[in-house]
Amino acid sequence: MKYDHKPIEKKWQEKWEQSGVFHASNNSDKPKFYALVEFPYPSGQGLHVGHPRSYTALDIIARKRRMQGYNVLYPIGWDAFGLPTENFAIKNHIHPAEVTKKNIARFKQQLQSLGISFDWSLEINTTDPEYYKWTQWIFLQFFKRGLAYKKEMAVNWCTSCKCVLANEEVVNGVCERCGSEVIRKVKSQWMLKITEYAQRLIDDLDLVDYPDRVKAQQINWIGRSTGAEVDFHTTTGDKLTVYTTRPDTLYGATYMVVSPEHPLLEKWADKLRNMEEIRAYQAEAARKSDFERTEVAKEKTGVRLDGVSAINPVTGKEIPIFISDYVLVSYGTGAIMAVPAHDTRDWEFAKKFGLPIIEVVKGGDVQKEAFTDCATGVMVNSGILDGLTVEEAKKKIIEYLTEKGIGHSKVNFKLRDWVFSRQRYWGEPIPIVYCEKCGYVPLPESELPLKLPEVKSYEPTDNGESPLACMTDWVNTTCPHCGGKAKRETDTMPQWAGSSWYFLRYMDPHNKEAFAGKDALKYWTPVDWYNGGMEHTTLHLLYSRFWHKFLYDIGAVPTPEPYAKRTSHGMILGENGEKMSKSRGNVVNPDEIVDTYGADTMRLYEMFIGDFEKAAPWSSAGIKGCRRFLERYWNLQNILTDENGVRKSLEIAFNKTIKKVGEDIEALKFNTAIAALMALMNDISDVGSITSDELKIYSILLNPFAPHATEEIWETLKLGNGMVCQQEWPKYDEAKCMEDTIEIAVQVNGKVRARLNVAADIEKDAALSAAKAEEKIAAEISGKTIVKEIYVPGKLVKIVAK
RNA sequence: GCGGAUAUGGUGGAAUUGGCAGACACGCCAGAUUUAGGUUCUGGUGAGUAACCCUCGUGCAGGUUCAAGUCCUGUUAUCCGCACCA
Repeated sequence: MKYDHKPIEKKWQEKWEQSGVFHASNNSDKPKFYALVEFPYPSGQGLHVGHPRSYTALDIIARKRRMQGYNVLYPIGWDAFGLPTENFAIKNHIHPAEVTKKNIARFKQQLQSLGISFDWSLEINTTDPEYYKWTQWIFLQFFKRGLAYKKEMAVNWCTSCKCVLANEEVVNGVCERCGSEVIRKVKSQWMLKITEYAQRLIDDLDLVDYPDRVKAQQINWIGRSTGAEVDFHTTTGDKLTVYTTRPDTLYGATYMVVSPEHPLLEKWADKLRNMEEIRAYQAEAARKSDFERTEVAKEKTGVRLDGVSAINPVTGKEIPIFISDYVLVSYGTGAIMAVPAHDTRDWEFAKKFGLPIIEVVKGGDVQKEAFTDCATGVMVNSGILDGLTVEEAKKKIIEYLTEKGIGHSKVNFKLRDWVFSRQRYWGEPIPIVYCEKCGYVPLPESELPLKLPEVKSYEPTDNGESPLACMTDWVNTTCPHCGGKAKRETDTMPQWAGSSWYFLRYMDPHNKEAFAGKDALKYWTPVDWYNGGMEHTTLHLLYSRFWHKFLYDIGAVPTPEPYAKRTSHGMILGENGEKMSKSRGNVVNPDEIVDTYGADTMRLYEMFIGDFEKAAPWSSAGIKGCRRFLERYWNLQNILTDENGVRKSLEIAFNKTIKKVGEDIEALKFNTAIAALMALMNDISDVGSITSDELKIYSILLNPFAPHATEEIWETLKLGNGMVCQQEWPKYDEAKCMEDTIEIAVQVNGKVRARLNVAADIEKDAALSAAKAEEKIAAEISGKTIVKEIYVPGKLVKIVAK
């Protein structure tokens, strides 16, 4: 019989759905296992071949866990708010909800065709009011505890479209749509105080099992640094406070730099004789992003403040103040003391503007380049600090500054608070009203969800407000507090909001009283294994850890961390090795692959393509090898014998493979697990027949990778009761995983000169004498003195001779 | 620029703690079957070499070691993220 994937795959997908074999149980005696993949954004392009890589990987783990006796929760849903849907809606005058509905239907059909064992009864959708009711509820809890606040923040503003743009919509400083200039404009925005959790987000990484590179990236993103704040007096009498990680170099501070947005500049406007020049520079800086501004490679620019200068608090010298865009208003105090001798950026700036460079740490030639090494230098030209090491000097200067009341030690984080407002339609409305008398007032929880009203146009308004601002009926409301006139907040939440807590909703998605019931939360939290992309490490992963910690603090969830274990997959690139994208024309459509080769082949190939954690290019030639392998599996039914059990000739091969496949799956080494199954297939081919017991084991091992074909063979040949996915995962005998005799290499002076067949458990002495008995080896070492003899058990014997 | 990662045959990749480089596939070559082609099966396939039991070989340059793809130093290239893309 020919392997015809189409009817088989359809049949089993229906059977699984009807039987509910993959449904999680909320009351079970079995141990629980919660497997999670990042839920997709249902884009108009449909499923991408990249999506199934992660879904198949955790599907394999979920299926294996079920066979190992776990009660598995493996859910899926839709992260459906977002800019592309909104832009499509604007362009085509369709309600974004309609667009979303259509896209979800397509995605769902595509995902189901892959035979992934999701529990579809738990499907969620972030744009469903029953879902975003709880996103809004969580926001209100933030607000009530002072962690949501309003702040003036710069946004990208297209001068022609007159609307706020996402960073992605700004390409090379101009608007993606109209090509006009984009500037940074200040708007009042809702913020979430993630910085309050900065330290805990670092510390609690000790509680979780994440790859080191993920932890390192989060730690660096949070960017904790220890330094000092120091007050400089200025000639206006105002105090100018700086943050520095190198307070030890204070004696070398020969000028100061403030960011172009620094508030003191406005205060000093009438004292500054070159205000026009300063204004021009500010306007210039407003055009650039922080990213462009901090680029070191570019030429430093700046303007000296004419009319105001500062006094170095330890040397008493008057020093100039500049504005320059390499100083960011968002980090530290928005002002720095510049020590050109020991900071590269300051050094470049000083060279350009001819400022004095004073060496305060000995060890380099500061006229040639900045000397930034903290480990070896000794303080010089530094009054009370002379002769100390950098570390000692840091301590002493902070003590001195604290005593004098002009400075203190300070921990700073690069992490900034989360800008939580979007001037867009397609997002969760922020459930706050503004009352002239009472200020910002939260909506009562009983009024949630605050639904998105129907609007005529989804385009942001001319003044940069969300389209909701035009809905005067909706905007004008009464204050829940005093009953007076009030206006609703018209900004919406960012897409990150809904995805910050979605894994909690899966536990109890139909609950009307809470985001999830206490029992369900207690049973399922935390997620046991969460797989996603590296690109989500610093935003989504950090945001959701932050939300979870907050929910933990208010007693709403039982654990301090949401995810016990995190792993990440590499991207699937186009056949040309570049990122798959429509514009590059290298997109592979999963529907075509499933149609031509079948879901099992697709799954197998995506797992075999390479190291799961690394990027790998798609190969339309490579996929054929996987199809061929499945056909060989299918044809095993033609060589079935009447013999029983696992035969002696295949016993070791089977035991080894059971061990390897099990271990490799756990280690995400799917490619080598499949290689092991292929090697076992070759062994079976060599034997020329297979017993039903052998085929049983083989089918169970292969089932997580190729669920449809294995179920069909199982049923056709009546290999056992129930479905393959309900069988017990096979066990192996450690003693039967190794051959009795093995081949080891014999090296003389690093070169392999012979190979020996020896007993697997041979001792060093026996191995060495066996080696020396070899003619070739004897010839190699004759007349030489043996310097060293090494035996690596099971691998090699080595003789070093002179 | 900052942070994180990667580099192995013609291709994708494999290689516990440093211990036989190239598992398993793809492709290619030869043969067999069938033959219209494809499929299937068998054998071969890192490079050099007439050939080997020889020599070279894991981005590049050094180093440590009996032994380095693996460890150390430097360097180059590529990829991911950089806060309103998801």
